[in-house]
Amino acid sequence: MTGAGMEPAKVDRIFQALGDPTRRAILDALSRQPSSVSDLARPLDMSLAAVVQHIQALEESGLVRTEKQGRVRTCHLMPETFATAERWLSERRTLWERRLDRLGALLDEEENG
Amino acid sequence: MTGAGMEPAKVDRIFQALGDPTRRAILDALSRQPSSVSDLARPLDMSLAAVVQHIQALEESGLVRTEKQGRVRTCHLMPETFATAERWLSERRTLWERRLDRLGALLDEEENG
DNA sequence: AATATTGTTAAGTTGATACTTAACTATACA
DNA sequence: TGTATAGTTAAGTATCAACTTAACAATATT
Repeated sequence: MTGAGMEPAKVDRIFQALGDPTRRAILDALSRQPSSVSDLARPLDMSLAAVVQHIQALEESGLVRTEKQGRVRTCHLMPETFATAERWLSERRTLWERRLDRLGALLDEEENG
Repeated sequence: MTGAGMEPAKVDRIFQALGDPTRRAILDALSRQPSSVSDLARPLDMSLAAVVQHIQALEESGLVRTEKQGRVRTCHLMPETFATAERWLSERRTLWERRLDRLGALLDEEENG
């Protein structure tokens, strides 16, 4: 049995955050190592302010957490939030797949039984 | 080894499609049973035309496939596309988690070794 | 102390996207 | 044959999201 599922508002913000390609690029970079805001901004073709805004969205979604020490803010992934999104997807996928299996079994019975 | 990953353009459309709450509601309904366009529209507080447009986005992303027979178009989930999104997430999550593990091991060595 | 670096915030612009209505096509049904 | 049902398409609107610039704050460097 898979759990009852997370509050929809949380899932909403997670998937909304994942919907933007720049934010996914940031997540991709962060999967390799924690990084500062300007590290993350360097390869991206946009202002630092824009990147800051993306990081805020990612943090509000829970996909990223940040700490500031001195003048540099360091960002890192939050794997549990990734897992929440994965679960949303896999719950629906497997629900569907199990349905297909049952249907297949039913057809077999009809054929053989 | 996990594969090299799918063409980014495809992943883009998948996650963009997943970013909308109405579309996720449609996917949720479809995880339980295949449905016609008007079946899907009934619980949603918007015009049929709007729902049609959402379904088009879902179909272009590959999350849903549809066939029309007679005047009714039936929609169903495409589990492989769900799996593609799940893989994108889990690849990054596990990359990060393995990194954490290595770091933990390193600290242990330092402590004990 | 002066300067450079790092990040934050506010305000405005622009383009994308989620809707609407309306006109239409195609199929099923009485 | 006429009417209801199911869906499609086009065109317009309005909201939202992603950016910009600019002014600022805080910390580090020389």
